[in-house]
Amino acid sequence: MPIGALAARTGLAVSAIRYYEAQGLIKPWRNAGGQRRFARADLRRLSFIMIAQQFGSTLPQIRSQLDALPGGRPPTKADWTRLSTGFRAALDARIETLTRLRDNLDGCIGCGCLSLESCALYNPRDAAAAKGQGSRYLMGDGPA
Amino acid sequence: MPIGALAARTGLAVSAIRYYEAQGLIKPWRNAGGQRRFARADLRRLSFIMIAQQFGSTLPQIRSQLDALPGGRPPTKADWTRLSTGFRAALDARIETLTRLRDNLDGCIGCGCLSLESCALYNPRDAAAAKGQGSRYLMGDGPA
DNA sequence: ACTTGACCTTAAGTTAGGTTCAGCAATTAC
DNA sequence: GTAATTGCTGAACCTAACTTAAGGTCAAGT
Repeated sequence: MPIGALAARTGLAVSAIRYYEAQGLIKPWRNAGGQRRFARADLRRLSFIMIAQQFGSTLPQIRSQLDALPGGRPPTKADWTRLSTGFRAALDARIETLTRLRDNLDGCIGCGCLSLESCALYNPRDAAAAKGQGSRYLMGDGPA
Repeated sequence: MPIGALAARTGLAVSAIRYYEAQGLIKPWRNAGGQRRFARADLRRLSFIMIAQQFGSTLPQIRSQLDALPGGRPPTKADWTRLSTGFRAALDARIETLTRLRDNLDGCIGCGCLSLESCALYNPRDAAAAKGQGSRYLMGDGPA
């Protein structure tokens, strides 16, 4: 399958597919004239890339996921299912984070007394807390 | 409040705050010497920016949200609550999308017969469908 | 055989969201 | 009053994920 057909079937731009190859996400072979030829399984690979990206993964992350697929033979359904399992765990975590964010939103935004420690809305890995500094008041001006 | 203090309290880099000003997200006044001075309410503004970014909003989107805040007076709790309501709606939509994605993941990844129309996993605005082309098979090689 | 459209490579450009640097002015601390 | 800190501007640089351009090749139809 030439690159144009793959592009048409996935909706990706030809340039994007070539870019993915450059990043090691996909490995077409070349015909006698040097043109890329893709396997049918690459459709699935690209779909996985698009879905994972939609979810927020970076290309290097996706690459390392795809590296778990077998090299020599076309991936089986079981291979893809294995891949999807890790993906699903990440999804679950993401959903939980967003749900917590949502549940705390109303109480948090309107409130003038939120400290970094107690604020469920914004607590990015707690860099400041680790520095041993005093509380920072993110959503307001400090405790009333 | 000078920019360094704001940076220390929010955890943002000074350069980032200046960048946000350049993007119109925050509007400090200047003192006699030309240095930026920020209102206490700007802490909250920046927090909102950080949270919205974490959620995936772009700066222009955040800007248009923040434009809903009053210009002349410091925003009240009611102003922030109004803002948070729209934000929450977007969050709800996002959570729903991700949940649907998760619920369809297992069946979808392993399956070889998914068409663009029926695939809940990947359906990006249906650009191809609008073109009247035949179905594209995203996760597989077409119907068995 | 010839033309047209699909493909090739390499390099540079693009957008988002910043950071870094140079050189200079203002503030703060003592 | 002077030194250290903090702040200023503008331009250059950075990464991710691509796209566009330029110049040339391959393949398919007639």
